[in-house]
Amino acid sequence: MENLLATISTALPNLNKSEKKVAAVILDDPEAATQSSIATLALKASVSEPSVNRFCKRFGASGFPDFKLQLAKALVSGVRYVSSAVSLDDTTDEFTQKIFNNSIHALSQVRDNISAALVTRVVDQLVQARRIYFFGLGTSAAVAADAEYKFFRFNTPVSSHHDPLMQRMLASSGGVGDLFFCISHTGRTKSLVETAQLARENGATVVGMTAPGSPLAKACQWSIELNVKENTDEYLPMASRIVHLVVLDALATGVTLRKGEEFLPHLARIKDSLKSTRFNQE
Amino acid sequence: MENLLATISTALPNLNKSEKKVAAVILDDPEAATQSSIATLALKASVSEPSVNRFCKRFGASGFPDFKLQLAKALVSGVRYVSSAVSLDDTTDEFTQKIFNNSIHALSQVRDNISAALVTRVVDQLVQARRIYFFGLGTSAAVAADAEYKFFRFNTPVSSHHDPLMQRMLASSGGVGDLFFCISHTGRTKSLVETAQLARENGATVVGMTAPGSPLAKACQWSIELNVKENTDEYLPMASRIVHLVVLDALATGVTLRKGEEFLPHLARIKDSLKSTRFNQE
DNA sequence: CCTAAAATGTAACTTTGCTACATGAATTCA
DNA sequence: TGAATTCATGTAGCAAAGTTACATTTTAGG
Repeated sequence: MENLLATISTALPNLNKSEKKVAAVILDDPEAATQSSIATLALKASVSEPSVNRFCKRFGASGFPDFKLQLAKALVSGVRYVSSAVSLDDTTDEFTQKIFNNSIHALSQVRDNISAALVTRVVDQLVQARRIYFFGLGTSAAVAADAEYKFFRFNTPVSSHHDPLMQRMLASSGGVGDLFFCISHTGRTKSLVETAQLARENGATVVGMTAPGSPLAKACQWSIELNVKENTDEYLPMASRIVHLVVLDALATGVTLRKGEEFLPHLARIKDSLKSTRFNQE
Repeated sequence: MENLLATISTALPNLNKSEKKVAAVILDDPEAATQSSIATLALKASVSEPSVNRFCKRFGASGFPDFKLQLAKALVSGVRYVSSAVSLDDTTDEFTQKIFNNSIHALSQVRDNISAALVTRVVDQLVQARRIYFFGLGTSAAVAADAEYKFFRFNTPVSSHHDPLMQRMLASSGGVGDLFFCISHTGRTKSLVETAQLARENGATVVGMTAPGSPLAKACQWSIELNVKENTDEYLPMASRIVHLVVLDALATGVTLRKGEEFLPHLARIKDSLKSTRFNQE
């Protein structure tokens, strides 16, 4: 279910004359619309009340009050995401808000679409693996490094690599029981795709986190396919990296929970080991 | 303005008998409440309609419909964040949602509280710097590495370091024109605090991204102080790392915008340079 | 136990939104 | 081109929802 305001904007050209008027008034000031009565809104749009009512029903509401409710919801989750592309004449506050909104929006999208069943299955693989390798290049190298950091706390040997040659060597020497976790936003990085294929030919488990339908996704046994829209061409892929990190958080959490309660003291011990490196809390 | 549901929960003990009944019904199923009429709700709570009305006004609404509107909004932004701590008996779907919500929530908090003025000032420093170092340890090392990746695209020399000795050496050899960007969630890592002090004594610019009022924050000239609540003791600091990354995104964007339009082709060129490493888009 | 204030309910009234129907515009086909 | 049909829009009345003023009940203090 997309954002109501966006839906209205999209449908705008296909609307009747009076419906267009209503849409215009609502899009102009949605906040005000949520607080108007149907009579007020009809007056503002110079249409009759039933026209407004019909408009509401057209967009899936049961009536005007229900429509206002949906609109209010859309305003909270949605209005901030409108026109999120950073432009050169943005003020600091504007672009900062946009950057945050992009990430928040991307996370919401993935949260609402990620398959729990797939997460469970990948967690299964991670738990069963004898050894885990995280592979990524470019920005995804940092994600892979982060994953290593997260997973080393379990007893399974884990490492991350961002050197294509190293990746290839490891993939060719791997086999059953090894898990190769390949991270790529585009899923089109040649060397990584080839590495994934290589690992799979050797009988290793290959998991990908990448774009839907991409060559990398096809090369993997399990692939977490994320459709993150980057609305910035000039700058770096930012949203996808954040999403990757959070998905890995979810996977690490899944593994932790699978290991069960008796594993928690182990984690606490690791945490305690850092104490002496810190200033005390006052 | 806090979340309406939280406000009601908090006020619960101070309410009248009938108001308590109303509150109970609403808290029990807020979603249903947004769709009920005042009569239905009054019936469910076994109170009279005006009691419900009074309840609404008590919580700042102009009347029942307005209250429903606010409730609907609160549901979007709020209800998902309730009880976000992962527990051992969570299903995959539950903990996945929670993990995402934690990050989303943390980002929203920071988005609403970050000072644009401070961002501007830090961007100023980054633009002016002759050389930039990103320092982090542990999880923050990955953040620092990511920052290096983002900032190397500008013409300023930049590097990231996660070795405390290396950090110390660089800090002691740095001076005016060098910018040391220190990242630490807790702000209590001894070696990093000392490194920051050292760099500052030598006349370098020292920027921190850390917890408010922490030793590191005090040691830095400029500090981006982020109060991210980690609601997980056993697992890793996740939310803060995500927030750090997004703040760095914002800073990098700020630098890009400051460099202005003539800088965009440069970024495009970097992007193009990756083309040959990829499979073509079909 | 009585009084005053607070809390709650009752009933009348106002506003709101909806439905059925009528009118007007537009489109199609002879 | 003009009649017929369909679609779009408005009018009016009605039903429901919400609000206000007031009455009754409950509670607390003396």
